[in-house]
Amino acid sequence: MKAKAKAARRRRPVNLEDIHEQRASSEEHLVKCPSYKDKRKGEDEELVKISSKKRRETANREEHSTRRLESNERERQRMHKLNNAFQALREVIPHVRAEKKLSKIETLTLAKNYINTLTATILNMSSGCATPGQEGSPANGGKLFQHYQQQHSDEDNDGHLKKYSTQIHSFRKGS
DNA sequence: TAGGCCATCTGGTCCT
DNA sequence: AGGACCAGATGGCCTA
Repeated sequence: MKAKAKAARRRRPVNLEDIHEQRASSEEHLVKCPSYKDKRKGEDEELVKISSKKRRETANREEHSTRRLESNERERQRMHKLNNAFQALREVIPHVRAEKKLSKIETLTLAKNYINTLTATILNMSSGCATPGQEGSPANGGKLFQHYQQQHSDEDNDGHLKKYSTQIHSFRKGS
């Protein structure tokens, strides 16, 4: 199924424009239907009788509702930004299933292990190739390596690569 | 049909 | 005070 069609079927968010549209169409209806307008006139006279407290409550409700809609809109934008970031992450992680989108949890898990794999590779290279006095010398590489070892004392370097490739394949299997 | 994934709404809390 | 962030609830879509 096309993503666009799928997205169109999702719940349509309610926003301020919808509310304004509803209110506008309601006013339009009053203009188009005079008899209904007369009826409303009677109701309006009744409304004058209600206490100022009730009117304030109504105003507060409307204000609250407006603020809620504004917050909802901001929350949607925030989630869209988050999803864009997920998409950007998906695009830089090498994985097997190009035809099916990685889920969020898969993306995070693969990313974590991909980073571990790259880190381990860099550390291997820097400790094996650098010569004393050069940038990235064993002195620097050694500190990096110690720091890395402290954080990953329970796993070896090959372990990361195995874990990463196993996960790629298990995700493919799971699909 | 159940379970997974996702988008949205909502109220609470934190931060500026 | 108002916006950002978070987590729980809800409901829609998809797949096995």
